[in-house]
Amino acid sequence: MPRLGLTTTSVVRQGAELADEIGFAQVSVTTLARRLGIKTASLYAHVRGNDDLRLRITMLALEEMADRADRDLAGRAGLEALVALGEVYRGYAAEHPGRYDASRFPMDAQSAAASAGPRHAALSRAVLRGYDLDEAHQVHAVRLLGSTFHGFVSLELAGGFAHSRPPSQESWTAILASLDLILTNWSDA
Amino acid sequence: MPRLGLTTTSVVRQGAELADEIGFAQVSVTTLARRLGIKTASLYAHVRGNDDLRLRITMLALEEMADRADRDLAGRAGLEALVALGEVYRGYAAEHPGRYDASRFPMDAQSAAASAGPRHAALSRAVLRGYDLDEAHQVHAVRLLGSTFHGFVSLELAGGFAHSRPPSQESWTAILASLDLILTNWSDA
DNA sequence: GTATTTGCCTAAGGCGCTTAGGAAATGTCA
DNA sequence: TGACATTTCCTAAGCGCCTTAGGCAAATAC
Repeated sequence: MPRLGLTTTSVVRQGAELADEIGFAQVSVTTLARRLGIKTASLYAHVRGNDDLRLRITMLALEEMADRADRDLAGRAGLEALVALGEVYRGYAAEHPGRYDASRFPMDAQSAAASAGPRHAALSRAVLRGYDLDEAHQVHAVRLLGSTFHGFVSLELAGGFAHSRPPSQESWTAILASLDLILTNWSDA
Repeated sequence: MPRLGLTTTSVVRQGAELADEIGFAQVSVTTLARRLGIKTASLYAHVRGNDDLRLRITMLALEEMADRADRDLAGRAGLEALVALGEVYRGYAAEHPGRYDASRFPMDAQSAAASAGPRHAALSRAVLRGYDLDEAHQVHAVRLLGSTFHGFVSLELAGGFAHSRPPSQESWTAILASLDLILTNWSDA
């Protein structure tokens, strides 16, 4: 038998690709083994099992999105930064729907803390530095951004806007403008 | 053997209760049969199988939320209606987390059209009648409401705000005020 | 009170997840 | 280079879940 030379890292990456193709919900040790051309049991040398595989894909997706955001937010502020951050999530979901779904998968507290989750919170706070919010309001604004971004992207990915006009891009632009308006005038609300 | 007198309706309702207790993801013909004290195969007299059971729970949840919204929106307009609609989703998710998860479950187009999904879109439009939006902007506002409500509730349900201060209620209030601000000044954005 | 329908059963096949243990390819070091 | 250790992938087997087929007995219809 020729060996493929798999490692935990490569197996998880292939799992992520598989998720993008068939959906994160369908990814398992069995479907991944089939794709890799090996027996299911052989995967247990690289991941602890089904849950471990899926958790690692979740972690990978969170890291990748945070990396992208770090890159795309550099040198931007205000509305420009807001648009860039939104585009990171929406663009990542469009390119990697399975991985995006994975990133929304519930984790235990232990894994959540070790994940790139905290980096994402920091990214939102970075965007908000371009607006004039006092400390007390900032948490709420972070939560507003998270809710709106993830809500929109989830709905779009699930096809919620697919069968209605106009195209979702227009709503996305309008929503970003709305968020900018809110953040600029937060104190009045 | 004493009969329980189950019907499709009662089985689905019990499935919904089970979802609230152990999570929608864990609901299956097997777990539901165990809870009902019957054999798994016996459930096939009432539902076509696992997928059918889960789809029916999804439909039930959407109907229940729409019914609640119909009731709670009666006689309200403007900010009051906005708050009431948000409270429907957030309150339903708090009382029935499993059912709320079910309501977010992807459906095929056929089922989606037959579900209470369209009623929910109508509910958002009803709330927007209290604001002065022209037709072209209305779609975007509907999508903004959907995104923000479901985004916030999903994050809250997944425990995203659980380990951070201040309590999510404060953010919720602030976010509703923000939405009201946006809707009131939509034309300026 | 018999006939029909219906609700729940047992039995059995197929498949996915997991563990145990074996064989062959690869890496290490004299 | 050759002996040994490690790693990768395998087969075998157990368990649990999903589903279908067919049987029996309780409820219902006439």
